[in-house]
Amino acid sequence: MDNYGADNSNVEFNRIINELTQGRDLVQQLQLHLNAPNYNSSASFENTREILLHNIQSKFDKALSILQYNSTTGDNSNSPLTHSTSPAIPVFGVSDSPRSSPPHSEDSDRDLESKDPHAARKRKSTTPRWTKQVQIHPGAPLEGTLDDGFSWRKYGQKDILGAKHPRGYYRCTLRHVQGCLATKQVQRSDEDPTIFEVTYRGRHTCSQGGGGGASASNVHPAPLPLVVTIPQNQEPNLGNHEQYQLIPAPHQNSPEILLDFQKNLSISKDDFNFNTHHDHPNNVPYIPPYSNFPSSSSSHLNTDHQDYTFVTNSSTIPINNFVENYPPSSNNMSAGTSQMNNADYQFNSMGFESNFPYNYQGFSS
DNA sequence: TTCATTTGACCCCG
DNA sequence: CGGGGTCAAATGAA
Repeated sequence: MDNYGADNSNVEFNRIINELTQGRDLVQQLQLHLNAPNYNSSASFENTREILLHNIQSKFDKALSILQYNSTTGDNSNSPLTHSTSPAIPVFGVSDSPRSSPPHSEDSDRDLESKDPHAARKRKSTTPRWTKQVQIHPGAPLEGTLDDGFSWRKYGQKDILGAKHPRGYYRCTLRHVQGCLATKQVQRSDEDPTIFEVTYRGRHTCSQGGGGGASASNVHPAPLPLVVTIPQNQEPNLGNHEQYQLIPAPHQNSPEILLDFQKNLSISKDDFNFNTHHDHPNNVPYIPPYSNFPSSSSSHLNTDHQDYTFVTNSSTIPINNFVENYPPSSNNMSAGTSQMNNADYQFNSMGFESNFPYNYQGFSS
């Protein structure tokens, strides 16, 4: 991705228009839906609304992201968003960093084109992050427990003070190919070794995450946390590659919301704790993993930890990596394509492609 | 040969 | 100064 700048301004502009137009249409659809005479609060209706809402959010997210990206690439310094921090749809890595003078200011990306290898080794992240807790279950293939639909490459592991277990550092395997800046950290819980705390940072801008809005419509902008219930008093034994299994949790939703959520992943709305305590007007339910961002405008800059609960109604999802030297699965060998061996999170219909690169800066190398 | 993981070193920041 | 995050050389696996 080079010179993703001025030459693309028209293209970007058109994309923005397109996204906004689609968003408007979706709003109309939603309005119709809400005004429908047979409107009721059945699950399917709710799901439809959620889908619509999510799509709307996605459209705006995309548009905003394009604008943000342009503004951060110098192409568009007077972009309307340059000085605007959209309250409801914050964007990663934009104008938040105290050290944001260089073009690349996200945390994990040590600007890939940095000339001085010793110059800026590490940047303290101001990229928003969100944490999920993933519970594993002994009995099912280990590979499957923590997979979130993205391919990750481990780039470090560290013992953390006060933690029994080391923390694993992962970044998107497409980082160098597509400039995807998403990273995550995985750490096993001290109290409950079956729980893994996964902290995500940045958003996938790669094709896995629907980056560039080009083609991929197959994944979420944010990884899918899996919170599974497990029988108690079963001692996991990750070190021995014991098998783990995702326990189906009860989910009350119709499959409609999951139209594209192929392969058995469902969203438990209740678990999502849909509520209106955030800034969303009109009681818009917030769906963090899709809309990617905890919407609390209060503290979205650093450690806005939220636990997103997904449930799965079926089994094995290939895992990529784990902490503590858990054996990697063999699923994602190449950093190129087709790591999505699991098709677990596919958004295909209804234009579910909310995954515009929110961290678009990475494309500039 | 290519790519992922491991691991010690480096660096930033509180 | 030390903890945490990242790099990158070495190593391993396919």
